[in-house]
Amino acid sequence: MSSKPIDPAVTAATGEIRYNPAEIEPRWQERWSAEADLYAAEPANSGKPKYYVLEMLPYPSGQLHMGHVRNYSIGDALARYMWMQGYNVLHPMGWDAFGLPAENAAIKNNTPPREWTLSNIASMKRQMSRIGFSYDWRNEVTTCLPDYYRWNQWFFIRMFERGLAYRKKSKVNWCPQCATVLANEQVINGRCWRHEDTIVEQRDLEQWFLRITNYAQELLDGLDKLEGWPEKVRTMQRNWIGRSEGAEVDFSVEDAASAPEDERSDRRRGTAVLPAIDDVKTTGRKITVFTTRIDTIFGATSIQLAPEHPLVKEFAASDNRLASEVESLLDQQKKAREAGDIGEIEKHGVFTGHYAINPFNGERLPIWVGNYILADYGTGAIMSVPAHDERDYEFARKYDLEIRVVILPRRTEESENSELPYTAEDSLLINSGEFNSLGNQEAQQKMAAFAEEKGFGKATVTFRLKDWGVSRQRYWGTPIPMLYCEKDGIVPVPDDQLPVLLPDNVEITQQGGSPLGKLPEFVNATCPRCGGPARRETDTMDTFVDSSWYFYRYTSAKYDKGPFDTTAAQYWFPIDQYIGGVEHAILHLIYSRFWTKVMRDLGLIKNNEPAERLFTQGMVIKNGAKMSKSKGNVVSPDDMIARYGADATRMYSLFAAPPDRDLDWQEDGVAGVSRFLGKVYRFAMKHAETARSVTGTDTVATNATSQTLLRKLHQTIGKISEDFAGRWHFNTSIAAIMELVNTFTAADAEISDGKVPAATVKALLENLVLLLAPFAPYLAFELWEQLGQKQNPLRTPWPKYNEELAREDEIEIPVQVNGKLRAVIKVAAGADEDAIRQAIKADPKVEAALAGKEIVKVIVVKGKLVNIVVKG
RNA sequence: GCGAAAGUGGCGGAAUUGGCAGACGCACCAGACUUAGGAUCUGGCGGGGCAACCCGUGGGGGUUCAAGUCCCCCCUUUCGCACCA
Repeated sequence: MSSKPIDPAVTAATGEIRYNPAEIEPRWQERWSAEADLYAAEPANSGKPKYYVLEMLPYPSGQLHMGHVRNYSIGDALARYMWMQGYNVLHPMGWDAFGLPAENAAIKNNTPPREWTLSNIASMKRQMSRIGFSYDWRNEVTTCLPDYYRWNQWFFIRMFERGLAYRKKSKVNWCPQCATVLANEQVINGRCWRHEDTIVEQRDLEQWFLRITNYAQELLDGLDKLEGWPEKVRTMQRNWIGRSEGAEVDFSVEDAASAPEDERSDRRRGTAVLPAIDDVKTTGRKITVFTTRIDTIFGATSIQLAPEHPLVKEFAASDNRLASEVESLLDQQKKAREAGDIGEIEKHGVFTGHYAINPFNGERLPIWVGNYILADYGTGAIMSVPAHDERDYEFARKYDLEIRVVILPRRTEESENSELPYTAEDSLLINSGEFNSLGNQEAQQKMAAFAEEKGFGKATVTFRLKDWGVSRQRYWGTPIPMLYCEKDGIVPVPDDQLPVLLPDNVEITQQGGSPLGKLPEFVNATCPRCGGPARRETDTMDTFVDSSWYFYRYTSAKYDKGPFDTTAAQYWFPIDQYIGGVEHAILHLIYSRFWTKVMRDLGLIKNNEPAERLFTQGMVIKNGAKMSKSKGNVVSPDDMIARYGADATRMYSLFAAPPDRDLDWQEDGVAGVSRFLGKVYRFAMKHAETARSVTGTDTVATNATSQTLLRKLHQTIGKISEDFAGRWHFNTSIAAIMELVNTFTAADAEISDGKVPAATVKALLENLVLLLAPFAPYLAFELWEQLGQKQNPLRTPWPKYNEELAREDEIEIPVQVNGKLRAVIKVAAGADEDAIRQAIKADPKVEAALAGKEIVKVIVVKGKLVNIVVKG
């Protein structure tokens, strides 16, 4: 930053000053690129307080879209502001570079995924530089490169060693479009998160899982302490984790042969609860049900099994009619799930012909199969209590099952209103043997304890959260570093053989399973234990693994002795401010929290949570819809920059709406911001010479004009500082700068006439430029230099708010009569009530409004308003 | 169905604690400079009267000297959850 000010914007012929971002911005971009350390974070021992501001890293599609521009403009403004506040700021950027689009592009264009991805990264990086984001590129992270993904593998092995990564065969979500498995978190209403129109199928496959459920309770508890996170995100995560407290109770299954003959009719219909018989024989099999309402167990009148419950298969094996009915129940359930309205499914069921024994009272309950019972929640089996559960009630009414009341409202006057099903928590037990007249809370505890004591049940907690399935039958991802040896079984690749490199010469198709499986030289390996032949795992990892810890790598991206330098990470963490879209509220943000806890338990870090504060910005929409190719309403950042400049584009993205709300893109608005920047530029350039003519600044108001200008300046400084510290309503920050500039230009003639001292002009201009620096960096750097400054404006302290200078000495007070505005009077700023009353009396408008009326009351709100209450 | 957020001019949006509704910007209108410039400057811009005044923040009611803001009921939109036992 040392070349002398040039002034190409003043045309020699006319003397007209013209704002030309197309000239200014590329010139500065070049200078910034040449200064590698311009935005570099300082080491831990710099003595400054640290501030880690992070924006969610993009997938390198090749094109930055407006959502990115908005996200990064928010983070960039914050980073710049914090620099000026004297913080040591870490503001990094990277690339979430593995993933399916690269494979699709490879098939379409016959380009290797690696090449396609790296060239996309290069062009997006160019775009980011063109917009002028203040990233510390020394710590760039690209997840598809071996120096990054080897640590995915390293983490995977650490998790395997601790039992946190395991392999099992299970029902998994399969997206036929992606031709791979999806995690539960990637299935939205039965559809793929990437392909809204594609229904996810269920397949039985051997898969690797990460035991996120080990941390379910901690992930839930931690949410209470994440006060810097939006309540909405915390609620979504709470729902996703879905903790519910209850009990498991074992019902033993009665031996079919032991039922007396005379029960045949009931048996066929399955509608009767039968009394205990002394010599009932049970088969030794049992059905474990999960219930949150063990207090209502005496009201159970049937057992309901999920169609996929193992016992159902057993029953159906010898009963063709049952088998076919179960088949159709399962089908209904699947269809409802795929349609995304499992909640609206019409309940159907079938009696199995078998009975189970209620361990609390020995009653024999018919065992049914219900299409509304889910195999993958709880135990896949419930006790049905029609009197006290809406779903069971509906089912029982339909199939004419017994409805038995076992709880009543605590207060008798409510009894009449307690229509069935009665589900209130605050109730008393009846018809429940020795537990009668207990309050239901107390009953839940006692009954669970009783079950445990007798060995047929226990209090338990169930989570909706399932383990994270991370295997993907795709090519472009981190190879899972595992070997299968006939002798030694599953063996991890030894650390000193990492990384397991992703081979380049792979033929990519969307069929036939993992592409890596077709490469014998990849698959065939040697077992590190026995030296015999071993088969290499050919699945790759879910790309959400990559993004679960990338922000730690930013603290030391070139480190090669571990995933990151723990000293650096411990200095920078937790992230002070994370910024991104709310669409990652569950997926990325829950995985990241999980990964952080695992890393803590590995002793790598000390923080329990990755980010102290989270901000979720709104979407960029146009004509009422999210920008998308299919809607044809995409606005390209490149176009905007070409037309109006990067400063105008990013500043508009902050000005058009508060950052947390959706933003409606209107190109005329960008033009408006560009005009405003032009106004700033012309004004500053016009008076730059005056500013350069003096060395020091002067902020003493020597006359009314200087006072007015300095006052407005300090009011603006106060307002913007508050916005950064608080609500982040940068739209009003920018509006305040516009007001400030309007005040300045209104005094243009007086400034030109020398009525404002040069040192004051200098102070006004310099402060204006500094206020603009977080929002319009190109213009700020340009003008800063034009004003004769040499140092980096970002290392210049943020303007200091001066309350004295900001204070108005005369204020306007609205005067209402009966709540209606009748006059506005001017009084001295500190005026007391008497002075205000005097001023009101003297005002002719007030007098007119009061004529002939009797004054009932006068309310004086000091410094704000006066209301005179009259009658007549 | 449950939960959350939102509803203010032609448009994007201001009004942080109840205190002048519409800051700032866009669009539009008029004028100035000039004249082919998508430039700049000045003024106007919620509705009705075109004056004094009246009406106006999704609708209806209430509290208050005073309500966009607080309370009750209702409507609409967006988002999240939804047989989770």
